[in-house]
Amino acid sequence: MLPVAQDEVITNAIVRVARLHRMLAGQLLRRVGLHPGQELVMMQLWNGGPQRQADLVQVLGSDAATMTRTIQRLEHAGFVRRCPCADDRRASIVVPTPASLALREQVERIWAQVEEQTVGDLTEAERADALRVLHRVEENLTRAITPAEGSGRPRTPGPPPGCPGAPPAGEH
Amino acid sequence: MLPVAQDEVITNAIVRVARLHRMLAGQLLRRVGLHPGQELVMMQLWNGGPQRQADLVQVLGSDAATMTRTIQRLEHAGFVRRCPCADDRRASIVVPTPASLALREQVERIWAQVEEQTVGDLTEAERADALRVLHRVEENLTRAITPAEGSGRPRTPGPPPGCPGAPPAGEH
DNA sequence: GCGATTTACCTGTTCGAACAGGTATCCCTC
DNA sequence: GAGGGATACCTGTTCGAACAGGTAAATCGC
Repeated sequence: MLPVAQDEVITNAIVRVARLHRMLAGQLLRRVGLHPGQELVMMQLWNGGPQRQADLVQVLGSDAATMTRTIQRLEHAGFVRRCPCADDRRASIVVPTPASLALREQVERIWAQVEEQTVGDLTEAERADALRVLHRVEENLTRAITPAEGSGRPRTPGPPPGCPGAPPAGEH
Repeated sequence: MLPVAQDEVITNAIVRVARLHRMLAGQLLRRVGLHPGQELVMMQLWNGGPQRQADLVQVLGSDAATMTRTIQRLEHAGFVRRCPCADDRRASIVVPTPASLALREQVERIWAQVEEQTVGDLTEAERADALRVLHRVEENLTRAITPAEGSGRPRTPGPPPGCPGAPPAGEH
């Protein structure tokens, strides 16, 4: 009869929801030939235009090594192109190809679908509640991962991923 | 001025929270020599006792191939032992080693710590809210992934992961 | 201008996630 | 008891995530 919900802890719920969510997105993305994670890169490119790999790493909170290979695969798949940066010969600019524009529409539809399935039958109030709670948890976790402001090398500095979802995606 | 929160969608929040959560757990688990995912197997073994790989696959909602290699690595690390099943010569029973008992304490402390950091400054009511919302989303996602009850081969049938967290872990 | 440091990218490696395919074993039916 | 199918496990593969290390280039200090 503790005031605590007897079933479980938030940690478990997060793990399960994350799994299901990733699974759902992965299923849908596979149909258009993308692996989970690649769509985030493409959406960043579509929204932000051509940019350096280092920028993508920072915005997406990813790893330089992971980004290198992800870009290589997207390049091989024909969705991006790389051209040397004029200002900085170390850098290469990643450019979404015209061929990727067909993908964009599909990916945006998939993300809308994932959101719809996730929200499901939640009322507007419940949905706002969910967002509020998730943000609180996100803040908590961000603080936990950056314990002493530089002692733990958080890898994902302040702005966690960037994520797609393109707000209401009013422009298309 | 729509009634919708203008910042974003639930999908994005879930992705970020999941990342941070996994990152936090991964950081802590690395200190005791475990990779994310291995702790779930160990906790299932500690709680449920020796069991077959197939049982672990079902309870954890994992993959038989992934489980094979995870068990191999845990065996190599000295945390589990495998002995042939007497009843079924196809099966092998996975047994947590006595050496793994020292790990158990550490892993349970880590999970408690993750939960504490995740909950953070949420009040009890907010925490209950979070759980309720996460369960709703989980239900939505489960329904989305199992669209026609057998057409999509959901891979994770009904009971998603099992997750550790050992309620209050009253016995130790 | 020269050397040290930082930055940008690449490669190698380990590990989980997921899929395909293979083998041994069990079980049910004929 | 001899198929046929299901089950349990293993292996090979691709991919993202993360870490370590390595090269080239830009930048800063002198």
